[in-house]
Amino acid sequence: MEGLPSDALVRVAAYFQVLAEPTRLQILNLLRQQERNVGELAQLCGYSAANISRHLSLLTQHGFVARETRGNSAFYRIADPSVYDLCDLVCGNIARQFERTASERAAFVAPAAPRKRVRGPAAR
Amino acid sequence: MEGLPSDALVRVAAYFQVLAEPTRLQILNLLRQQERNVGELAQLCGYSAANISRHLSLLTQHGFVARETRGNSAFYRIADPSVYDLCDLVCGNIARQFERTASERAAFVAPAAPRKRVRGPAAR
DNA sequence: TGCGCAAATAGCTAAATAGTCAAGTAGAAT
DNA sequence: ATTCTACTTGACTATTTAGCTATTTGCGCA
Repeated sequence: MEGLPSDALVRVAAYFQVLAEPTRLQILNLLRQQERNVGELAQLCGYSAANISRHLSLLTQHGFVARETRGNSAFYRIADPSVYDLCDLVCGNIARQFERTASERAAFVAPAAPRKRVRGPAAR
Repeated sequence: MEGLPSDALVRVAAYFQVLAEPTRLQILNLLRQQERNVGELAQLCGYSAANISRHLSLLTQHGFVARETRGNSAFYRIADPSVYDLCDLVCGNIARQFERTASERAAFVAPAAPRKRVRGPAAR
């Protein structure tokens, strides 16, 4: 993505935006195991069906999930499993951030010689 | 990320949120080549320094970039290059979406027998 | 000590959006 | 045909946030 034109950046940003919402991530997580209809997802997420339906609409528009009506329900399933690779990558990055933060904190709370504090907990 | 607790989802969503903005993506793109100070980035992006400074603050908080003051300028550089892997993955997914859309479109505009249109361009 | 520049912050506005409830729509079943 | 059920969509509210200008902060330098 070296020299992308600016509307490509807009598109990439929009892609990330879809994933930037806990409820939608939860939906994707639930669909990892099996397809589900709207009512099930709503109950599992703890939100109204209307709300979940909107989220599913967005996820469908962007090609993350696929819709199939059966009986008088609408079932949704994952359309592009590579989204999980993406999430795993992000989880790895976040975990590394935690490690970094932890070691920085450690440098303050136990700097080789305990006793005698330097200034207080990092201010800021 | 199978059975994440809900606050982990919130954290992942926040991570994606940082990337869900064209200006921030542009900044990351510019920093791919070399470190830059705020004024340079502002000029290259075409926004006020105040605006870019805010974006940089957010990127720093989330560990995407690192800040170093030199002279009386603040220079920023990439702190975690793995964000580019992420973007490349996303670009790949978007490209595949395009291909899919293109072939669907093709099924409408040239269905074996040219001549005679069916209805107009896919209606929507 | 004060001047001048770069960056960061405060305060504001406009736009986007996650959630709600209510109304609309479409298939299933009686 | 009517009714029931599930889903979708309209209309609204509250919250967030990207952008701006103006102000403040912090550093280098005379």
